[in-house]
Parts: sequence; C-alpha cells; structure tokens
Amino acid sequence: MTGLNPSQQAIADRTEGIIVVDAGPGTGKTYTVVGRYLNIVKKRDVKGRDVVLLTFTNNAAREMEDRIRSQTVGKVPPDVEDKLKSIRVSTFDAFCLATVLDSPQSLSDFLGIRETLTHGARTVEKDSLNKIYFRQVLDRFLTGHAAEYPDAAAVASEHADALYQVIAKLMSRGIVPLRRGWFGGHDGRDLIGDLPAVREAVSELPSVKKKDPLQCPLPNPEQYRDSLLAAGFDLSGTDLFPNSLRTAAADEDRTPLLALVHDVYFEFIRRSIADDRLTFGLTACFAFLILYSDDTARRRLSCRYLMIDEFQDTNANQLMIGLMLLTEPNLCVVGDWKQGIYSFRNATVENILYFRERTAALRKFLNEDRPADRRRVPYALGEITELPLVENYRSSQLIIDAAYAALYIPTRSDEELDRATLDGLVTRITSARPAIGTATALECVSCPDSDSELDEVLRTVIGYVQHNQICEPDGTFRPARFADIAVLCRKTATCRALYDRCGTCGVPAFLQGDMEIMRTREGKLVLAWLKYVNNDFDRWGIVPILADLGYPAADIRNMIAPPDESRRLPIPDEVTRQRKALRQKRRRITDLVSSIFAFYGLNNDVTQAINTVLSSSHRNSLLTISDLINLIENDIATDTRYTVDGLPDRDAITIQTVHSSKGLEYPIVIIPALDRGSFPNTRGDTDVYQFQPVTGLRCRRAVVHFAGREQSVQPSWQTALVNLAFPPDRSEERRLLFVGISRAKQYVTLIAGSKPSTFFKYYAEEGSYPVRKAGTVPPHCPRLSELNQTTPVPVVPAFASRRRSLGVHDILRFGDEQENAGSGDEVCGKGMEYGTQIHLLAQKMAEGYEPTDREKTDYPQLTRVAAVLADINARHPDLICPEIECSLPVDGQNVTLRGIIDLLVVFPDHVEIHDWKTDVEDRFASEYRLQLSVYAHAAAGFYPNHPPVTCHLQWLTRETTETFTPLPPAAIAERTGEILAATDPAGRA
DNA sequence: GTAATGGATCTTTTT
DNA sequence: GATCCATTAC
Repeated sequence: MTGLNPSQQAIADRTEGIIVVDAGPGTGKTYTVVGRYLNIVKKRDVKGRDVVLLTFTNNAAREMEDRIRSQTVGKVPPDVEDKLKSIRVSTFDAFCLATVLDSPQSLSDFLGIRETLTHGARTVEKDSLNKIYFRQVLDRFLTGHAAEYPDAAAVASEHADALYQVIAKLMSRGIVPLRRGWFGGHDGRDLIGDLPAVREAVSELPSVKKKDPLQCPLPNPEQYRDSLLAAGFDLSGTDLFPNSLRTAAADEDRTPLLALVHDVYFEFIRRSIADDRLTFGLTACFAFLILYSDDTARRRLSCRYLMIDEFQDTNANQLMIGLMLLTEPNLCVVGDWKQGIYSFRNATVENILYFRERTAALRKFLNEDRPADRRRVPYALGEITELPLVENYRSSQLIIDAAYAALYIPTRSDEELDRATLDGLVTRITSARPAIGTATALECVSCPDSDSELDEVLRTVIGYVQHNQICEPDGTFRPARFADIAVLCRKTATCRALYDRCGTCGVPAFLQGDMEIMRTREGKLVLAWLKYVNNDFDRWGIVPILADLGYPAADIRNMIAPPDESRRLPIPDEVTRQRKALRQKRRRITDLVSSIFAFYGLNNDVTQAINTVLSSSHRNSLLTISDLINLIENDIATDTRYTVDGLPDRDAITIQTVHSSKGLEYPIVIIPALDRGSFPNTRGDTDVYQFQPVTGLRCRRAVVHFAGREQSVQPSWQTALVNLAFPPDRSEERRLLFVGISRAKQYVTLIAGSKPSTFFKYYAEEGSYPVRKAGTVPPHCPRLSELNQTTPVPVVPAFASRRRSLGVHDILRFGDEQENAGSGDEVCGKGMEYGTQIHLLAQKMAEGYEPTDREKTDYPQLTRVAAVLADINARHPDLICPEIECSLPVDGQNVTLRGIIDLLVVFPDHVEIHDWKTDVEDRFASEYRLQLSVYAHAAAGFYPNHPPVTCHLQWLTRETTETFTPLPPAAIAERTGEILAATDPAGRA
C-alpha cells in the first residue's frame, strides 16, 4: 500500500510480534490497520482464516471490510484475493455470540449446570427488559432463600437494578460464580478488595477538626446516627474514637453480601441459560468461559494474527478472549486512551495504558493451572512494541493543542493533577494540515442564563455560516455551510432543547442518536393535539398548542379561563378549523398524526421517528386516540428513547452528544452547556452496589436494627467512609472534552451559562483564547430576531430522495366501519390492552412458558395458541422465533415497510409466518393477508436461498387457521403506492 | 485572616 | 450525593 506516512508505515510493516498502537484523533488509524492487514494476508504462509480483526461497532467492522475490499479488488494477486474470501472481520459481540452458539455444552459443563443453551438462544438488547427479567429472577430466588442472608436480601430486593449492574461489571472482568466459590478475580478475592490498602487510605483521611458531638470524618454524620448506635459506637460522650471507626469501616463483615451476590449471580446465569436468553454481557462472559474451558473450541476458533480496534473500549474479559484466541504472539491493539469514554459500559482504559502489566498478569492467570504443553496462551509475550501514530490529518495545531489541554484541567477546585505523570502517558501529535493556516480559532462565550445559551448557539451557527471559510482537503477554501457545523452536548436533554430551538428559529438541524423523541416539540405537539382532538372538555390540552403558535400567556388565559367573562377571548380560528379537520381523521391514526405535522410544515428526522413509533405500536388491533395519548405520556414518563437516524441529505447542522460524535469530524464544533455540575458532570456514583479492585464489592445501604425490633434500610456508614478515602476519578470527563474538541478541523466555540464549569473557565481565563461577549452579535451578523422573519420557516426542502419507513399497518385499510370500534371489530370488543396481552403471552408460550390458570381464564384464546404451538412443535421445526422484527424494501417505491412477525417458524424445506388474530369476525381478512404477505417476503429475504414461505392467519377467537401463499410483491407495491399518493404532502402539491 | 457551616444547585453516556 | 460559594464564627 502506498501513501502511508513513516509512523503508519512502521506499524503496517511490523506484522509480527505484539504491538500497541497509540492512535490519536485523526491520525489515519483505519487506513493503517487496513494496510497492516493486507501486509499480513500477502504473506505466503498466511491463510485468510489466520487473521482476525475485531471491532466494536457494526459500522466499523463494515467499513474495515469495505476498505480492504476496495483496496484489493483487481489490485492484488489472485491468490491473495482468494484468501480474502475467508476474511474474519467482526465485532466483539458477533464473535462472542458465534463462540457461544458453537459450544453451548462446554459452557454448561464448566458451570456445572444441567440446562444448555440451544441454537434458538436470543440476545435481548434492551437493557430495560433485561432489568425486568433480572428482577423476576431475583424475586423468585429470594422467595425461597431470603432467610439465608437476612439483611443483604432486604437491601437487594429494594435495589434489584443496582445488583444487576454490579453483576454486569463482574462479568466484564471475567469474575464468575461457580457452584461453589468464584472463578476469576483471584478466585473471588478481588471481591473483598485490598484490605490493607483500604485500611491505610481510611486512616489517612484528613484529621477531624469539626466540632463535637460526632467526631467523625463523615459529612452529615447525623444521617448515620442510627447505624452507628446500632453498631455499638458510644455517641454519648464528645469523644467518638475515630480510629476504631475507621478500621471498623474497612473491615466490615461482608460475608452475607458476597454470598448473596454469588448466589443470585449464579441463579441469573442458570436461568438465562435455561430460558435461552442472552444479554451482551452474558454472551461476552460465556464466550470467555468457553474459550477458557474447551481446548477444542479454542483451537477451532484460534488465529495466528489478531488486531483489535478501539482498544481503549475493551474490558478485561475481552483482552483475555484476545489472548486465548491467538496461537502465536502476533497481536496488534490500536486505540487511544484519551478517547476512552465508555467506562459506564465497563470498558477500562487501563487495558491500553498499562498493557504490558495487564497482559502479563492475565496470561499468568490463564496458564497457571496448565502444564507447559497445554497452555491456553501458548506463547511468550516477548517484546511489546509501542508505536504511536503522530501525524494528524484533521485539525489545525491550535485545535489539537486545545484538545490536549483538556486532559490537564481539574474538574473541581481542589483536584490536583500530576502533570508529570500525565506527560508520561500523553503522546503528542502534530497537525499535517498547514493549508488551514490562520483560519482556525477556539473562542469562548459566556451567557447570563441557560436559555440565552441556546440562542447563543444559534447566533454562533449563523455567524460561522456567514463569515467563515472552510478549508478543503486540497487546500482551497469555500464558504461554510450549516452541514459543516456540529453541536456536541454532554447530555441528550441539551441536544433535544437545542433541536427544539432550531425548529422555532428556522435553523436547519438534525438530531442524531437515541433520543427521547416524545419530549421534542414535535412530540409535545402531537400529544397536545391528540388531547385536544380527543376530548372536548379538556380545555387545557390546547394550552401548549396556543403557546407554540406564539399567543401571549395572558391571551391564552383569557381564552381558556378568563378571570371574568368580559375578558374572554375566542379560540383562534386557525386552531378550531384544524381541530375540526383532525377530528374527521380520528379513525385513521397514522393519517391524523401526519396531518398534525403537515399543519406545521414539519417533516424531519423526528417526525419520521414519531410516525414510525406510533404506527408500529398498533398491532392487529385498532388504536384509539386515547391509546396513543397513553403511549406518548408513558414514553415521556419513562424516558423512553428511540433511535433517530438523520441522513445528512440536506444542509443542516448536526446535533448529537459528545459520546456519539466519537470517530466523526466536522470543520466547526460548538460545545454548549459547559456548566458547573453538567460538564464535567460532578454527580458521583450513587449505585447502591459498587465494585472496584481495591475496595472490593461493597453496598451503600445497610439494614439498621433498632432496639425495639424495628429495622430499616439506611446509608451504610462503612461504605461512605471507605468511599471518602477513594475520591471519584473524573478523568473520563476530561477525555470527553478531549473527544469533543478534537472532532473539530478548524473552529471551536465553547459556550457556558451563568455558572461556567472549571473546563470553561480554563479556556476563557487561563488559555489565550478569545472571549466573545454573550448576546453581542458578531460583526456583520444579523440579529437572530431579524433572521427569524427573513428566513422562510420552515427551511425544509422536499424529502423526495429520502427513503421512507412505514409501518406495515400504515398500508392496511380497515375502512370507516371502524367508527364502531370498541363494539364490534375491536379485538373481542375488549380493546387494545387485551390483544396486546394475548400477544405477550403467546410470545412467552412460544418460548416455553406455561400460562397460569388465571391467565387461561382471563384469556380463553390461549388454549388455541397452545394447540397451534403444539402442532408446530410436533412437526419438528429447526427454529421457532416469536416477535421478530422485519423490514421489506418495496420495489419501485422509495419505502421500507417495517413490522413485527408474531411467530416465525423455520423448517428444513420451508418457512412459516404465523400471526395471532383475536378478531371476532373475519372482515379484515384480506387486509391481514396483505400484512402477512409483507412479512413473508421480508422473511424470505433473511435467507439467501429464498425458501418457500407460507402464511398462517391464526384466528384465535374463531379457532380456525387460514393458510395461504403470500400475495405477489406487486400487490404490496401497488398498495404502498396508493397509500403514499394519499398521504404524502409532496404528492398532493 | 482561617475554618466551619448552611444553602443552592446540579443530577449521563448506550455497542 | 457532591460541589461550590456566601455567610458566619472566632
């Protein structure tokens, strides 16, 4: 490969041995990895299968593979091209899942569990569902065993989520419960921690200067009064022996806690295996255990060369997997500890920072029980070479230096950072973009309050677009566009607020990442209109609508509830007219929602997402407006997030979190809300269960027994005291700022509100960066208010090129007979709740669940479900898959249909689609046939050989099955076209 | 002058 | 719960 710079070339050329690559931002990491990969594959004695490349995201894996292909097709000898057919590039998750499904028996053998995972094992990605599942496991377990750990069980049942989290943390470190005792973590000793070190740290806490009576280093000692008294400390005198208190905290007896965590953890694993239910964490942990315990499986999956990308995002478990995978010491890890921002996912930058020590220790652990000829890591680590990438092809030197400065800023006034240590860890990089010249700056803007902060962001955006020049890779300049600008926020809430402001001010923007879309302006407008349309008497539903239209608060009050009738104002015509129009659509929900957005001229990423969510939420039952209102309110209440994928197909700024900006680059970056408490976030760990190698496993809550047999769960003074001696590490916040600033090529604006954080103050006060006055308009820049009027709102061009996503239900027609919904065609006349419940139970039954008698009584249709499932099982299918999402691109239309198949059954020679229908009558049968046909064609697409697919309408109430072959794709395309013509605003125009 | 104290304010990130 | 900051105490 040509075009590699010397530091890149050195890495690509060193194909053997163990290499740690420090790849700073914008240094051409992917390029180098691909070059190195090809150099390895070109070797005569290397087969395609010998090389493995592991990444974290599907995108990264795909990009690596694409780049490898594009650089080789027709450019390398045929034998090399041949090797690339067996290329092994995958994500950690995918690799681990394959490993687990490869040898499920070894896993059960190792753990001593009777049950085994089957090929039908499914990964549940949604963490909220996993927490619910864990809670069930915990509750069931405690029912029989709570008495064995009296106090610990009481705390656990109150804090199931926290227990789940700490167990996930243990998994990521390869600490696993065996039937007896622990595996990994020095046979569980890590859970106790390094007691001498804890004792010493606690005893070195600053001496007590505070007044009596509680001579105790704890802040707010009063809240521990009860537990200290219960623990036998004498609080009567002025002198409370601080030293004995300290030792007692360090040496707290945690035997019951450890026993409980062990047993619940083991039970969670056992039940997950029995239920064929995986999480990301379990899969990774299981893959590790299989590679550890099954020599054959390890050899089968092994490789001679391994490269791991984004190595700063790995955890101990993944590093061990990597070490065991290799048969030779040819490991290349690539990453940048300065961009390690995923500790909440249990990643640890120590893997790359202290690579030498960690690999040596892990290798020792993995080999210690084995003779020399049967080692799991069968090679010596040998020399470990550290090779940095030092040339940055993205940013100006000014930006690079500003980013590096972030790593040295204290997060609170008394935090002391050791400059020398940091200097030792930091590899400096230099800008290789001289063409940028002086067209680069970092400026600071301080605002009086957080509301004007949003305006300031927009003002800054407009200033950039009007005045700044962007340096193209070839060195030429052109005027800046909206699309050159990214606003990177610490919190999603800020992203959302900003997006809303862009909407009202007419600045084109798209929101990226997982967002609480129901809390956006769009979401709130839908909710307000639905309420207003749904209920004549809900006068207050109209308030947000009027406010959004810009009516003054006083006028609104006089429209809704005037202090006296003489002041009453009429509801504006535009609103009543719209309400009337919407009321006529109240039976066509999707149409209704689209009309609401059309009223505002809104058609964007968020409206798309809301449309998809709302239309896919109704299943075969019909959705009422009340159902939708409930759904939205529930989503708001539970902070539900949905993925908004904005395609940058128009000139708009990007709004996203700093986290999701990793790996991306923009000419201009604005980082707002550098406010105290927010960025850096100073909220400490409040998880009830905590685990760190030094302090071990501890719990922040304890049961306090009062004299009179009463008891209650209170903060644990022991844990509080220990934590006081180990202040929280906020270096990740610095790295986050590093990531944010280093996304920029030329310009950065930092914005803070009335209480700027230490981060902001550093740049504004200590650096030599320009400070712009808030509210002042940059020269030549029109005032925002003027801009509001002169810029046509909305600045939303047609979305013709955009691929639309429709729910399958959107293309179904249920006719106007639905006016009678609730009496006739609504599922058994019992509403959506009923139908949803049956689907939920049917799903669980397909997974082996036996409904309770109560459920059988409440839902008589379940008998039919059981019969259908029994029939399916009797025919020995390869796979039964309930509730699987599918999507079908429609030929000739720029549309993808999405839906959820109730039950997908795979046989060796054909595939069946089953759908539960609870309708009393079959009047919608033809629509349902269309629905299942969509599923059928989507399912056929899963399989490369396109097996024949049959559809089965399961009429549960009528106790019949209707089997048919799917309608042709043309029928689906025709209907989709009709629906689009009727609802697409562009089509009408 | 320093040290203690109370009040106000903030409260994530998601393959 | 952690942090900063203004106020109070001496």
